[in-house]
Amino acid sequence: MRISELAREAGTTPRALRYYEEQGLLRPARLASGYRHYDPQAVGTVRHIQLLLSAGLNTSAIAEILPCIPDGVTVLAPTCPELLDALAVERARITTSIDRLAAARDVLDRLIQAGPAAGDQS
DNA sequence: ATTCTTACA
DNA sequence: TGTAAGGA
Repeated sequence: MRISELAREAGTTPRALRYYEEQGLLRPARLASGYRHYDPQAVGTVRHIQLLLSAGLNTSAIAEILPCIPDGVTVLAPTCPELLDALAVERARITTSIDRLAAARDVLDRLIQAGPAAGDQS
């Protein structure tokens, strides 16, 4: 598929996809026309990239992790042992981030006069 | 119509 | 990241 189709299916923009490529996150093939060509598995890859980016990982960290994620798998099973250390660091940072968000939510809860900070998924 | 690269009021 | 320019 070409860039616009991948963008649509993965919920992003061609601009972002070119940026990911520039950062070494994607290696699309090139058509004779010069247009980028992505295989269907790229949809899953892009979703992983977005998930990781939203979690605060930088592109270089994602570039290391990505090749450790098997095709089309939703749940990550095997990880590259050499990266466990770096992954633990990212995990800790995410935990810190979650705590920060929870603190912000508490402030809002008190402002909204809402009670339990635990039962609000609706 | 689409995509490509480069660049920035 | 958006967007414009200038080509293919």
